[in-house]
Amino acid sequence: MKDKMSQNAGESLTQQAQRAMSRPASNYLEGLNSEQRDAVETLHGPVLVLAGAGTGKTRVLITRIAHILAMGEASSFNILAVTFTNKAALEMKNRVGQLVGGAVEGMPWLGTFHAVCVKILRRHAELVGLKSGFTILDTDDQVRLIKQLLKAGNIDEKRWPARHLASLFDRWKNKGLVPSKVPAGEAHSFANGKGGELYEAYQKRLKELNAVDFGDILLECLRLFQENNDVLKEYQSRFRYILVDEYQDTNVAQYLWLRLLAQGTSNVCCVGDDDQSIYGWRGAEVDNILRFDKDFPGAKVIRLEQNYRSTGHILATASALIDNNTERLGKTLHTNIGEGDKVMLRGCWDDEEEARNISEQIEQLQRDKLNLNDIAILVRASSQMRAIEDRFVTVGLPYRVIGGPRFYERKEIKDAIAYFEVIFNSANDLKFERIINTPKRGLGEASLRPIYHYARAKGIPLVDSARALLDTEELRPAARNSIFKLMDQFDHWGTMAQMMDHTELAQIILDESGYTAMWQNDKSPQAPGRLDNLKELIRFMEEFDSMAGFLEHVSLVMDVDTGNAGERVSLMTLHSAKGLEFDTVFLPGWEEGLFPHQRALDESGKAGLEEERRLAYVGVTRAKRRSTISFAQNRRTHGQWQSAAPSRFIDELPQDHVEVMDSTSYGGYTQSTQPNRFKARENVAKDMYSEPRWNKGARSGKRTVTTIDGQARQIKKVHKSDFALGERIFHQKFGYGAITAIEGDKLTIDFEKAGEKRVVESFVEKT
DNA sequence: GGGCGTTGCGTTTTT
DNA sequence: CGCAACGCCC
Repeated sequence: MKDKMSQNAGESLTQQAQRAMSRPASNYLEGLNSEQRDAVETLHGPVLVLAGAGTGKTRVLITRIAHILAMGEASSFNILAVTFTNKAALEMKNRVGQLVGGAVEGMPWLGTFHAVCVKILRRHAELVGLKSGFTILDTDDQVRLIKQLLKAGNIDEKRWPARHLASLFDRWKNKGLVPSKVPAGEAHSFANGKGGELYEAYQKRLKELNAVDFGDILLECLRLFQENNDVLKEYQSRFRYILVDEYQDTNVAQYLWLRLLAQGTSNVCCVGDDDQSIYGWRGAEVDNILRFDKDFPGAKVIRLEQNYRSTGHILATASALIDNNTERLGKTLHTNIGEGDKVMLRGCWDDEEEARNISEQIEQLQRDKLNLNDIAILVRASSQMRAIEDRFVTVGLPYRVIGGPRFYERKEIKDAIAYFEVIFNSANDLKFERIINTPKRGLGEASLRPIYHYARAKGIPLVDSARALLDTEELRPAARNSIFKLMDQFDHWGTMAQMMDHTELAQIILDESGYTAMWQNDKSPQAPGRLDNLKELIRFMEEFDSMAGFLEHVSLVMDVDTGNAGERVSLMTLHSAKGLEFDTVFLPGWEEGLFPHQRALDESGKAGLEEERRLAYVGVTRAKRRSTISFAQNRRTHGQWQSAAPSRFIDELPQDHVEVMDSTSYGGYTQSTQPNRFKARENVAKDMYSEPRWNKGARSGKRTVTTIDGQARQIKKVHKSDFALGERIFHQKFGYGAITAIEGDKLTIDFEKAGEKRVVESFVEKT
């Protein structure tokens, strides 16, 4: 995305900083506490800023940059500042810009690890066996390539799935291991000892395709530095100040990369929180942050412990929880916001009741005029979302799911981009394979075989091979005709590309290729959404000057900011909540097996448990003022009803800071229609909590008829419906259906796919 | 080559 | 139980 910030042309960031400094009102150090100030002002030597949740970590980072510039210590292009996500990088750019006066282009080396490494690699591509215009493969491309290798090696794809090998490669790359360095034992663990060979073959194939996968971006950049001392020296002297965000998330390759660069300057500042390390399962090494002072001798460790986010009880609860971890550096957070409300704890009969309780509590907050945007529900696993979503749909509570499949990961977006990519870079075989038969052109495996064969024999891209075979009888007449038409279209679009705007061209390609029509003819409930996404893609492309610029952006930035308007409750996993904050946070599903997740315990033992506990810590510390933890005794998983004990984390909660709630009433709000059958176990949580080991006290209440649904609390006022009985409608979640009953603004709909559901009118669209 | 039925699997996710 | 991926059959 282009930065559309206003800029003062011709003025360097440093000059702007100095100008900003000279204005007395804009003293950027104002308002920092003494530790933050220390972290900003200790410019020389290695610094580890242990920044607890909500202690102003990002502020320190950006102020430090401003300070370096203002002191005239270095120019903006001498500062390397790396983050993990594009979101974090963008936020830093914007905030540095604001603080210093607006120039974002002035920080050329502020970006994600990957963005920075790509930039470096493009300059020195030949040194690692690539050409500067190399393409970046996404996971699909990667798997497609590996499948080909497995087939070529006659390896049973059933027993040795390509995805598994892909993750193995990834793990090696995360550790900074090139094929020759992979320990023999590990290399042999796949396909009876073929793992190592396959890795080598895969890397070789990538070079032939002039491509890198995500792991390579770091690995090859690391190799570039290791094998070319002059290049390394150049960057060592360039980067006089190094800043790293979320250091607890770095993997081995990133650590090695940083350490090499840091040998040029000792001015390394890493910011992170060992208590928030929750990505161990994808290669992050908590150990990197735990042994920082050994890796960087003479390191100064600064603890930020003043929390500006949460009230006392919330912070005390989080602290007590995380205190059960042994592998941590240790911090004591404090707040001066006040004690606030206690953390609430509620035991529920099952996940439906849990969802119902959450929705009722939210409705009460709504009556108290709390904005829905300030409320979040954080779950351990997305399977928990179903019950909650169902409930919200029933009562008409607007919500948004954060995370899930990201924009660029959607099939239709990947397909569209593959078309553009093939037009602009015809040598991109993997993208060509993706769209050759999408939409269906009668070009299946059999038809394509000669094309592959010829391409491999001649060492040419698939497109060229296809074109060449048009002059022969190799292909079946139908296939030949089909390919002829497609190649003709490719030529046509290639010509158009010279003459028109890239967005216009994109539209034409999607229409003429039949791709748009494919989804228009698709009757699945997702199809209209996919067409919308394609429109959104075209709209988004307008922000770029050219197709080439757009494609480069897309390969690295896997997400796009979907401006979600309207007041909505946020629903997301604990993982995607890291870094966010909300006034009120619900934490459902604290049950043994789910949270901590059984699999984390089985696969990683104590380390796994501690990571789960950090996840709990992250969850609790998202709340500014109110937090409700809950657990259900029964939950439907894989279609089976299963009962579970409350999480051990609940035992670890500090009693003085937690208040046990009744399950079915909240804040004096008790529905008069509440059936009495619930009274019997209303105090489940309360009783258990007072028992010695209260998680042992899970009593086997008998299963009652479950639902008291929204019907009891229907809005009685007369409501004129815009819909008619029998009318066909579309619903975002359930797809198409026909209206079978209307009561006020509640509709009962017989969905084609999802069966009969009661939904609220505002969620339904006319077709 | 495409459609349909069967089988297997089921935590978290960024670049 | 629900979905996705694969394989078989038309």
